[in-house]
Amino acid sequence: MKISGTGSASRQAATIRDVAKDLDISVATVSRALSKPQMLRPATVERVREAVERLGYRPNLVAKNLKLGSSATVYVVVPSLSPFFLEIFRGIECAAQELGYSAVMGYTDRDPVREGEFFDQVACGRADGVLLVSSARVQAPPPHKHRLPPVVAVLEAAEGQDFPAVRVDHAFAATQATNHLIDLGHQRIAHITGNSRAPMAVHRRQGYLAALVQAGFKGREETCVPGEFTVEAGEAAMRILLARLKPPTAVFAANDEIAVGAIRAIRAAGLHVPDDISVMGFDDQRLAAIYDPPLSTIHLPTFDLGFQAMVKMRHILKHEDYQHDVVLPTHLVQRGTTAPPRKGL
Amino acid sequence: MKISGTGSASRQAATIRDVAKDLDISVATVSRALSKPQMLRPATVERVREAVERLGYRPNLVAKNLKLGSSATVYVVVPSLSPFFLEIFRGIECAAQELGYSAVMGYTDRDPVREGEFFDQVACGRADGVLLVSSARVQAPPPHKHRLPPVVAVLEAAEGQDFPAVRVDHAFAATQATNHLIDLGHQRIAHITGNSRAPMAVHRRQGYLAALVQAGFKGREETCVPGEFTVEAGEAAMRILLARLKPPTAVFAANDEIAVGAIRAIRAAGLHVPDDISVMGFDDQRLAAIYDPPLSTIHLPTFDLGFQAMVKMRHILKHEDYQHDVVLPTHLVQRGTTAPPRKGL
DNA sequence: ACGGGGCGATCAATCGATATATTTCTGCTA
DNA sequence: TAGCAGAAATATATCGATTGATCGCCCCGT
Repeated sequence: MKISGTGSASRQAATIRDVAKDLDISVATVSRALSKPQMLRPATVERVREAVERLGYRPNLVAKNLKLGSSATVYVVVPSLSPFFLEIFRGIECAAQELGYSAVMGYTDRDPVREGEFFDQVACGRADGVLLVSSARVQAPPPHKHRLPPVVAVLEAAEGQDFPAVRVDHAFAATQATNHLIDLGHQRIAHITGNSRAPMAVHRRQGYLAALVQAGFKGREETCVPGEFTVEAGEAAMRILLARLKPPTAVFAANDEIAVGAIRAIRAAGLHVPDDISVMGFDDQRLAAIYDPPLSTIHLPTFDLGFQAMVKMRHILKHEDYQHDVVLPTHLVQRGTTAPPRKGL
Repeated sequence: MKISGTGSASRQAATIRDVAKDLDISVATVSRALSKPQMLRPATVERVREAVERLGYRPNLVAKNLKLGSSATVYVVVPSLSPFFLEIFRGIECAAQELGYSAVMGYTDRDPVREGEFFDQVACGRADGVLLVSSARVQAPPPHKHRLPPVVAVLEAAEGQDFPAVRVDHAFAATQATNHLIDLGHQRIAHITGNSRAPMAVHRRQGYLAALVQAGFKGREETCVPGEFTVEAGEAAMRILLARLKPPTAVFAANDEIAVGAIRAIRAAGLHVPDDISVMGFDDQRLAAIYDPPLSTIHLPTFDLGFQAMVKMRHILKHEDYQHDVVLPTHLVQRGTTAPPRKGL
């Protein structure tokens, strides 16, 4: 406890009134000079510009928001602060920048209550809309009677609500992933799912099962549910699979982190990837490309997902037309963790 | 271009006036019932509570901010949107939550202009302060005459400004890292630096050089400057080092990503880590623990750095005393990428 | 010389909430 | 019953900007 920095220097910046007073004109004129210069005599505009510069005046955005009833800000609600969601946020932020909005990120731990808080923020005038990334289920009947703010679902459709969405087809992509393993000749293919509170974890599992059925496998229950999209959870789940009488020859993990965890467990058991067991990831996070060995995975257009979601949000905010549901393509990326099964297994 | 979602439903939520009108009392009473209930008759407070609930009223924070002149929000300015900075942000966000603030993240690409924009945001009343994470150099004389907002430097001191800081001693930590390699018996220790526009990259290099000098090495120029804190840059830099006549037997990378890049390059050259070449990381990002092999590195208390910075910011905002400069400890984490050099090298 | 027509600038209401100053309402004492 | 203290509620100015309505002025036509 030492020096008290700036002390109490009045944090008061120059207001529009100061500028007006300085030039001995009205605040309205100053405001107009700044927002609609063509309505004023050029000489006046210039005088205002000079004074603004000289006094270091910055319009108070809070006041502006209050008056205009919009904040040019959107909230990006993610279930957790992870690199994966960060990538999506990056796309959103990039589009926001271009369109003159700011994007603010908040996370919810998949807690519906905390999710609700963000909607309140909008109701409070702090933001104009919400980009809901991989939402937990939004309470179907909104808690209060005030109508829901503009919402765009990103990455997956929100459960129980028909929000406009920019997403991918998780089930189809999971089928792609599983088919890849089937095509390689695998017979015992397990799946490690993600957090079951995330609808996309469910959809990925459905896609996996669909692929098995389609290929004529008895949809045996080879699935492991770790409850988290993390390395640690993947590791634990894989250990369980390895302890089985006949361990799988291939594993499809619900995301790349889980895949990495699985690989660690496999190696810890003295086995090799992909020679002994193939591992398929999902998401194509940065991690997938740089891991050793690099992960075979399903590429998700994270940046675009975010970017397009923000563009759509702008359309909604401006009351322009937009496409309700946009599904972006995914594709298989084969790298070093998948191969045909060992012969004789 | 299809359905126009909600159409034009008036987005007008209930205001304090609506509540007052509903109960036929004054807005002042409603405001008091919500903020200072003890000043009112309990029965009145209860009636207000009920009406608030029934109408779904939420106080407009924008209006509140305007009136109160504070936003209970801080901006977190990071040079880039990376998992590393995300960790720090997580700490900030956690403290902010506890203290009743919101934290907003923005990034600058180390562009002083964009950095300035965030300061403007504060001048505009959007935020009460700025947490500057690993800043580029802040323009020493603030661009406009309006005084600087409250600032806390995080991770490293801001160059050219004496902002309060919560940071680590990068040079010392780098010396720790280098000494570890020296203690293992390495004689040719190279260093791959990070972005030279980041002061911390410079400090880490200084710490590295200091360790060499201290150990009696001729401070030969074994350094590589890739200009980025990324895997790709690390990979390229390592290739350059490997192309030398006498490649190093150990490499100290300025962060974990660079270290991973270096490992990839080493493996691509048919060599092994740590048998042929030891690699030392820095930061102890999540990646370091899960990579294969797991990285030896210097642990940085990222979460705490953020958390404590936010706590300090609160003190500043409340005009309470605080310690100007806080230096958090770092420590060596030895994992699987460092070992004694091959004999006979 | 008088009455538009326009342009340029100003007045004043407004956004929604807070807080100070003030008024109204209690209840209690003399 | 009058008087008054203290509690409870109200009226209103305010935060800083925007904007529709209004005003003043200059110029021009008739």
